[in-house]
Amino acid sequence: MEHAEEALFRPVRAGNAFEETVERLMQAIRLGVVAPGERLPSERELATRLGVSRVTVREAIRSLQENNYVESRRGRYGGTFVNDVIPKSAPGKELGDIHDALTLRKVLETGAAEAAAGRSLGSAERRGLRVRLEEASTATLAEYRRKDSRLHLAIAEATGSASLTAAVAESRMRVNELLDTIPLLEPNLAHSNAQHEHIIASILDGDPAAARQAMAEHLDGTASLLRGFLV
Amino acid sequence: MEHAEEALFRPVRAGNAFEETVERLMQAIRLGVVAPGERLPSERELATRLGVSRVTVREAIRSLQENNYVESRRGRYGGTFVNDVIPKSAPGKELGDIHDALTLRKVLETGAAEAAAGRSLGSAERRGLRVRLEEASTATLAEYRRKDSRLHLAIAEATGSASLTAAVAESRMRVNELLDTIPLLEPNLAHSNAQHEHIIASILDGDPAAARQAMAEHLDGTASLLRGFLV
DNA sequence: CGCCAATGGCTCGCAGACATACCTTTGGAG
DNA sequence: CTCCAAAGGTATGTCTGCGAGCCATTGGCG
Repeated sequence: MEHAEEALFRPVRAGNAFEETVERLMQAIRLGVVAPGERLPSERELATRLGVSRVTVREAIRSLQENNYVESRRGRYGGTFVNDVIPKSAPGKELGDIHDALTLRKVLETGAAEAAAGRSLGSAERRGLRVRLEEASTATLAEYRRKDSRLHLAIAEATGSASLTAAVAESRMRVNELLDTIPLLEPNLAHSNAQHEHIIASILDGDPAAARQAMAEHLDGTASLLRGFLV
Repeated sequence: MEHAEEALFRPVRAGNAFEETVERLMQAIRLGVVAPGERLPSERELATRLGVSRVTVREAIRSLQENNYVESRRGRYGGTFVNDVIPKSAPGKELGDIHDALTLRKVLETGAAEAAAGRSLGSAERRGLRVRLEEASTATLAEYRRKDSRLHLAIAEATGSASLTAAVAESRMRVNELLDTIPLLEPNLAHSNAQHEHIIASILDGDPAAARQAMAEHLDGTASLLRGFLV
C-alpha cells in the first residue's frame, strides 16, 4: 500500500554532480543526440546548461575520454568530439527493474505518440519527423539503436512537452542499458522500419488511436524479447 | 528540432539539497501521503531515505515549521507532525508550463490506468484501490484534493512500477500547483466520484481500454478548466 | 520511582562542488 | 604575418553539504 512513500521519499539526488553529469553526456551520446564525429557543446556551455561548474564538466569529460567515448582537441574550432567506436557497458541489471522500466516506457511512448498525433504540427515538425524516419530506415545494423532513439525522441518532441521529452529520453536510456546486456540482439530492421512508418504516418495523419496502437505494437517486440531473455 | 538537446542538457540537479528536500516533504504533505495530525518519519529515517544529511533534513523541516506546515515535538514518541491548516502558496506560474504539465499528466495517468487494468492484481492491491475510492468518495471539499491524489497514486502503484509512481507523484504536484493558482475552483464532487468509480471498476474488471478512456475523461475536466483559466 | 530508548536540537571538521581567474593552444581574419 | 577569438587546461579560495558525535527532552516500562 504505502509504497507511495517509497516513491516520495526516494533519494533526492540520483548521485553526485559528477556522476549525474557523466550520465547525461552518456545519454546524449548513446541516444545519438550527438552523433559520432560530431562535437559536444563547449565545456563552458555545458557547464551553464547542466547547471554544474566547468570543473565538474571537465571531470565528467575526462571520464568519458578514459573510456574512449570522446576525444578533445584544443584551440579554436577544437572541442570534444564523439568517437566512432563506443565501448559497451555490462552492468548486470536487477531483474525487478525490467517490469518497472518497460511499464514506464510503454506508458510514456504510447502516450507520446498519441499526444503527437493529436496536435496540429507545424511544417518544421512534420519535416523533422520525416527526416528522422528516413534516417532510421536507412540505418545499418550498427547505427540502428541510435537512429531509432532519435526518431522516438523526435516523436516525443512533437508533443511540445519538454518534460515528456526528458522522461522519454531517460526511459529509453534505461531500456537501452537492458538491451545492451543481450549480446546477440539482431533486430529485424525491415519489420521495425515498417512499424516506424506506420507510427509516423498515423501521427502525420492526426490519428491518435492509430498512433498509439502502432507504437504499442512496435514496443511490444523488444519488450517481450527483453522479458524472455532476462527473466 | 534539436530540443532533444534541451531535454538532455537541462540542469542535472533541480536545486540544492535543501530545496529538493523541502519539495519532497511538501509533496508528501500536499498529496496527503502524510495526513494532517500524522507524523513524518523521524529525521534520521528521512535523512537515510532521502539520501541527504540529517542537517539538511532539519533545515528543510525548520523551513516547513516557519511556514506553519508542521510542528515538532521532542522526546520519545515525539516527532514532526503535519498541521491541520496548511497555508497556500501563490507562486505565479509560467503560462507555457501548462501545456507541458498537462500533456505529461495525461500520458502518465491514462497510461497508468491502462497498465493497472492490464495486470492481475493481488487481493491486497484490489482492496487498497477500493479503500482509496471509498475515502475519496466520502471526502469533504476541503479534503478532496488530498484524497483524490491518494487515489490516483494508488492507481499508479497498482502498475507495480515504482518509477511510474514517482513520475505520477511529481506530475500531480505540478498540476496541483497550477490548480492552487485558481482560488475559486470548486470541483463537482459527485461528478468526480462517479468518474473515479468508473475508472476503478474498469481496472478491477481488467479492461485496459475502458480504464484509459475513463481516466482520460476524468482528467479532461480539470485540464480544460486550467487551460481556460490560465491561458 | 528510576531507567532508557527514541526523538528532536546542536556543533565541528572534512570533502566535494563552485566561481573565478588566468594560461595554452589553435586556426581563421585582416 | 600578425592578431585574436574560441576552445581546452590549470589553479585557488569559498561555501555548501555531509558525517559523526554528543546533548536535551520525553514518556513508557520495569
